Amino acid sequence: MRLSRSLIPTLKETPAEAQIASHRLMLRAGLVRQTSSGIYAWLPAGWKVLQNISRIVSEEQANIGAQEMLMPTVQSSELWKQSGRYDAYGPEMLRITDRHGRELLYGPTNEEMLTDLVRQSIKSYRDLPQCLFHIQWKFRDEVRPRFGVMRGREFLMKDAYSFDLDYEGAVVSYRKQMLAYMRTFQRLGLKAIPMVADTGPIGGNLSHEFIVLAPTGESGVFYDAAFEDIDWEKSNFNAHDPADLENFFQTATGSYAATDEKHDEAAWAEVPEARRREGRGIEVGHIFYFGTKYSEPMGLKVAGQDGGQLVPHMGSYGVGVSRLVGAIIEAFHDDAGIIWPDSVAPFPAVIINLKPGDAACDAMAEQAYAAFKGQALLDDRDERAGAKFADADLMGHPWQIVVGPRGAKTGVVELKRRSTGEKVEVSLEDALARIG
RNA sequence: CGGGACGUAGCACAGCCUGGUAGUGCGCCUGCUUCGGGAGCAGGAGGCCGGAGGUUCGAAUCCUCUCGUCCCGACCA
Repeated sequence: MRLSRSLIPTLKETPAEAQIASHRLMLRAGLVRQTSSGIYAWLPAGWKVLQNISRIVSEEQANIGAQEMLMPTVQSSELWKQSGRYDAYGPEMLRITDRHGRELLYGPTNEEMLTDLVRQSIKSYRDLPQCLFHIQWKFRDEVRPRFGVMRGREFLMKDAYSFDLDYEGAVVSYRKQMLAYMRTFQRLGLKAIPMVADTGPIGGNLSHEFIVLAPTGESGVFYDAAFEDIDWEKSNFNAHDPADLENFFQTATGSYAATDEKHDEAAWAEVPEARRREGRGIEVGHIFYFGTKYSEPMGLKVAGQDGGQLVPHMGSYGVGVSRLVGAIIEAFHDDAGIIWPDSVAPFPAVIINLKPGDAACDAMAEQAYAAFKGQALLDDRDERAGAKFADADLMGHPWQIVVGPRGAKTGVVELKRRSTGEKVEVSLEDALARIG
């Protein structure tokens, strides 16, 4: 994209409503604009980030065999009455009435809908297990939206649902999702720790929250430093090998980790003092096993091997995709602005033409821009150098390729790595090669 | 849902107490100078002061209602 032709409205000053770093920076970097309390429009650069995150989430879901689909945002109240949640969900559910007086709702989640879709088509144990997911906008009428996109009312969520024959199968599905989550957060550049969460009436230990460490996080966290030593990139767990999956689960949940609500002083005292870590964190994912909570009341049954009827065991698995944008910025920013991890950056690089109109600069900048096949951002604005540098740092592009009149003559650009601040003068070819 | 604030130009704010017809900085437009870390000078555009009633000769300012937004707390991806 050419910045001169783009709607990426950066701000020098911080809008008054933004209290935390990510909210401030998302507004200042021109990623989003608020349209109502807790509801945001995603401007071009912000939308690219959201898509990049979605793609990674989606790929890791596919890696464990989950199938992507898309369910509607608007749902009928009928199914929710079957599950008993139409009343139970309360005022957080946005209820709508259509012109015929039918009760509709803007979906806060999709257990009922998918259970219905599955019961229509799945009749035999041979068809299980199944795991399906979609990435779709949700609406929860939060009492108090805040922190920008981190606690919005409308938000983008990946929600997956597993259907297994029995508890043992459901546990396997659960662990696969956990593995997919660890890989997903890893690829996003985040250090996310699974922490035991409340399971509600179902009991057991099959609910985990995934907490990203960030100093501005909402919950306090306590964890054993042993977790930090796990090299997820090298540990190549195979989701489809039972022993591997078991090994993974023990690795991921084997050491102490809890949010302040579930913190257990007795267990904490057993962690060697040198390994105790305290901090703050943001919940970016939550996974549940809930047995037959929906399959039972909604009448999802399959024929078993012996001809009898079985009620499938289910689980659901959520990732707050739009919240992740905020969480990533909370984890990666400095005084000058955002520092995007390469995997989610809206543009892999910005090419800063310091002197638009100068033949040599224009030629070199265009050459660099062409090398990215339109994926990079070209700052071709007629602005002063300082403004361009400041905006580039603010927007957080992983790489800055600076084309100036000095270097344009000798075929040299300045290549800056946003994360380290390191600058080198190299040929354009070298710069492109380093960016890869 | 309890508690507390605030709505004045694209952004940040002053003016309100003590009514007299709207201002500052940044941003935006034009010109000249400048030009590798948010330039200087000169000129200019942009606001029915959130909305509706009321009081008054006169309301951004006082009163009532209303809509919107934010903050603290309890709840959630």
